[in-house]
Amino acid sequence: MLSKKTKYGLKALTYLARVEGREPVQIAEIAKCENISQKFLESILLTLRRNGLLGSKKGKGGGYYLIKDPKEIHMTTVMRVLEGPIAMVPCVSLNFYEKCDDCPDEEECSVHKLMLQVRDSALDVYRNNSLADLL
Amino acid sequence: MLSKKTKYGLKALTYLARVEGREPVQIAEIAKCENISQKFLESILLTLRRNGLLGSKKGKGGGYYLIKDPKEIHMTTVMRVLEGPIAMVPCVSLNFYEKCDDCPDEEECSVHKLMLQVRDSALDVYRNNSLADLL
DNA sequence: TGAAATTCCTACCAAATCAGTAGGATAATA
DNA sequence: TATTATCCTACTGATTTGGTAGGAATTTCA
Repeated sequence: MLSKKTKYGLKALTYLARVEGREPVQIAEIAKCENISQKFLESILLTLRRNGLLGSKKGKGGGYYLIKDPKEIHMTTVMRVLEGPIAMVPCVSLNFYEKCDDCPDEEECSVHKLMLQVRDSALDVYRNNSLADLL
Repeated sequence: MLSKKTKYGLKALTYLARVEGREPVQIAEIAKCENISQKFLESILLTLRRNGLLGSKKGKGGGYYLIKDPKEIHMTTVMRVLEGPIAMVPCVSLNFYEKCDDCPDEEECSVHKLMLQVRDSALDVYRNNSLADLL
């Protein structure tokens, strides 16, 4: 299952991408328009900013805004930041590889074989979609 | 993340597929060879049997066995039985569809758009892999 | 300068899910 | 009838999820 965090994060990014110019948009506005708990969204936007996907401005007229062109924001990045590893098992993860401690031989493992294909097909999708493609 | 349940279930199925003939294999043997907690595996094999993927025999010389040719056991089925829906959000699920209550228009939703592609690519992999393909 | 508006940050919390365990009932075999 | 195996229900501790609470820090504007 996709976490609410990722779902809401994606919706917020999309919302910001649709905004004219790069005017900061307040959390409250996004939360209201997308039916998201404001406090929860607050923490999500914070992690998006910390990971270089958003900029922010405090005080009156402040809010969050995209700091890159939507074409340059790839779903591989967004998914990794919000949802974590793309692979379903650590032993097929590119960025978070870890050996299974119960598995003597990766090459022989049926789970490994299957999940490698699943990872590749998911990566394919994420690599071929930028934020701009989802508008 | 793939659950341990699915991981162990897949390993057990693979183990049974490698066995000569269709002799019943005891839980204890599979658990030992695949480094799985026996009691946990017990419950997994039970659900595989209840869902028509395995047969069982009680008493001495009993155990679990495949009731179909590994070529006829598709990963779509196995994944749905063990892991649940293949889609990451209910609004793109074929077998467990549910509308998002926060989302006014599915066609406009970026999450929907992306997850539809992810589902299709995953389905593609699962449809193209039978148990036989993982040996 | 000070009030208002906004993000920033830490800590906490209830509910659900995960990964098992415990313990016995049931059935088949010898 | 003893043994061997699956069957079944219920429980449990740890982790994750989806938030909430409350205030600190910063910016703007009158």
